Amino acid sequence: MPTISDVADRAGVSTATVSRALNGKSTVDPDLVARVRKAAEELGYQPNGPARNLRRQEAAVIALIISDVENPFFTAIARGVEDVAHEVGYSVVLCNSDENADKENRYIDIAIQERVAGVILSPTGTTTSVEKLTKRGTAFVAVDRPLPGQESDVVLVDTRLAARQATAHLIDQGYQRIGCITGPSGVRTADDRLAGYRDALKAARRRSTTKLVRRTEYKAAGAHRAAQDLLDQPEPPDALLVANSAMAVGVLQALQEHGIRPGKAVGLVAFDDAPWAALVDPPLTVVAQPAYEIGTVAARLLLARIADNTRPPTATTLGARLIKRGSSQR
Amino acid sequence: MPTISDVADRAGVSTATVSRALNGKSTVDPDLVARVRKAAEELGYQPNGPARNLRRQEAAVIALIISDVENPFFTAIARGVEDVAHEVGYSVVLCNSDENADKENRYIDIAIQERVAGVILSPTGTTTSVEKLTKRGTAFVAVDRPLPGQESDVVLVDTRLAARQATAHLIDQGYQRIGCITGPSGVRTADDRLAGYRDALKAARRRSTTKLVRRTEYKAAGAHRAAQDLLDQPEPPDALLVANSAMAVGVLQALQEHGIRPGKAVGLVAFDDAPWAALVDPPLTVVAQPAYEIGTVAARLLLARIADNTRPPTATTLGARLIKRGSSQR
DNA sequence: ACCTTCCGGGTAATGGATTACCCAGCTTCT
DNA sequence: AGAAGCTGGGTAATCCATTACCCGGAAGGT
Repeated sequence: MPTISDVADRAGVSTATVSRALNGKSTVDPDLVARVRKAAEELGYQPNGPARNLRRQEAAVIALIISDVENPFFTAIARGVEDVAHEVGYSVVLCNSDENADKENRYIDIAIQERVAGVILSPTGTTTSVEKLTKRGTAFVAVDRPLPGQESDVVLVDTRLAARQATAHLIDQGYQRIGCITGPSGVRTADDRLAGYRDALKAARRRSTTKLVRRTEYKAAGAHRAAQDLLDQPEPPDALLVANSAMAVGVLQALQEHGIRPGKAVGLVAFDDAPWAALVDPPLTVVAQPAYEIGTVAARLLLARIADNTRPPTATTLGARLIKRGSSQR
Repeated sequence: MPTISDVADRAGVSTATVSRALNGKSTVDPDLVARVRKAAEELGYQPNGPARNLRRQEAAVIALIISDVENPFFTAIARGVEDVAHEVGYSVVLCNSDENADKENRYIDIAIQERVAGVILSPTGTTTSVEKLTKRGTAFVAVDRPLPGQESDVVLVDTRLAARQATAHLIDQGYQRIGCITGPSGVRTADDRLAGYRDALKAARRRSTTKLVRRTEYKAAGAHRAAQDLLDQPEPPDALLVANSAMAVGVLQALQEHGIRPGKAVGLVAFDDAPWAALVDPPLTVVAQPAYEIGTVAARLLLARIADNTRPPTATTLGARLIKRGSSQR
């Protein structure tokens, strides 16, 4: 594996000149630049990243720690981050914390060890892990969920309001016993969606009862069990607010198994406008979150913070959009 | 940011001992290990990754370059790779090449520069980019698609056979004018699925015509246009083989817009058992590929090659499974 | 013509962890 | 008791790119 000195020898210059020529930081005679380029090319020289990062004390890399690679919401965020990062020459590495605080912690340790320029993460809940980042002065931005008690840059969706509007829509449509299947307690989006659901019931002077609420992990399997459970009750719900698209899959399955067609019998609104949402029968009413935009905004915030870590933390809240389709029409 | 010497000072030992104590490579007095651990803990010491990797000439990291983060097939592979890698203490960084040879190239350069231990990739087609890996002696494994003319470890699905079986199933069901919407020419899986489709037609002594075949990028939008186009022909197809789940979305949309319910009028089989496939109406017949397993197998192959780069290349071909549902029943 | 300034480019220090090499001290064997 | 062997741990070399510092020569000023 050729090193910078090999290039220097071949070009007949010093290593300093090679470095300067290749990085273009300082002015170097165009002839020399050409010679260096040629030598590097011929040797197939690739700079040694660790050596460079060691010296520079920072790598042009952003770590993106998301809680579920299989969730289209998070992969859309990833696209947004990537697009912005690439524009300015940063690379993005994607880490999957799997909604697991240990894994998240592990990836944060790795990010610190590798001296990445910054971290974007959807925190699993515990605030402890990011304290390390704060202590080291590593720039970071939280997405989708805030960090309890932490002053940090954060990009959120007004998910409580969105849940409220979605529930209000179900009320408008005449559904009476509206239930809610949301994520685990402690996960902020799950709590907020539940809170928004309750806000709407309260505003409509409806009693809310825990009998119609289920909490489970943000996955199809959990939601499937929860929906089964709700539907098997003596007084089953006639509508459901479902907190993400993976859960919607589980709920739709359960309805299918009960021979219930969404819409008339059981109204349905789910979070996240999955690509297939309009294809099921009837088409699924959804709360579309601006995932890609979350990614771009977060990346820009992070870059700003990398440039200046003293700037005051910014909280950006983006709106969600209710897309009314057949599954919530009586 | 504390360094190893800070830890050494605090524990009253040399840096060599700290390194040995923390990495457990050589025997160190248990008392000293405890003292070192304590000192490291108190200082919040995190080893400097670049320095370590520089010295070790390799990072315990696997780069996984996939062609589409938003495709569940690839994210499932990612899970498989991750699970195996984590067991043995490797980290996985996910890179999204977006079916774009330039991006793939760029990520390969980065992987080389960062001296990752190995690379798993779904090649976009051009063989040139991986030559660099071969030249450097960086271990790598191709997944989903082979590398033309390259002897390398590779994990594939027998997608040609699967396409043939899927098409044969459509023939069995009595469909007459079976069409095919597949990926771009040059992408091996796309070519293979088309070849399998033709194999089946030939075996059934049907004439195959290019009028019923469309090629487009592996995305919903392209497939949507392709399906529109096919359906608007004077003699439209009465069945379609669709080469992945994103494309299936586009095709289902087009059918919806034409007011055609899949199944009776137009039989449908798509590759990839997406979570929603059973939820559309009628449920979608699919070719389920063992994506997670591809990931685990690829990771194990890569680890074996990292350990011994002289071992002969292995090609693993996994089978796919046709799941018959309503969309292919007359 | 001489002095100052500027600029391109070389020399060598630097970043931090790992590890080859060496040494001190203890065990064990003759 | 002396030699040989072993073991735990310290010293310093090493990995490689970047960059502070310095120097020689050219340009410009008086």
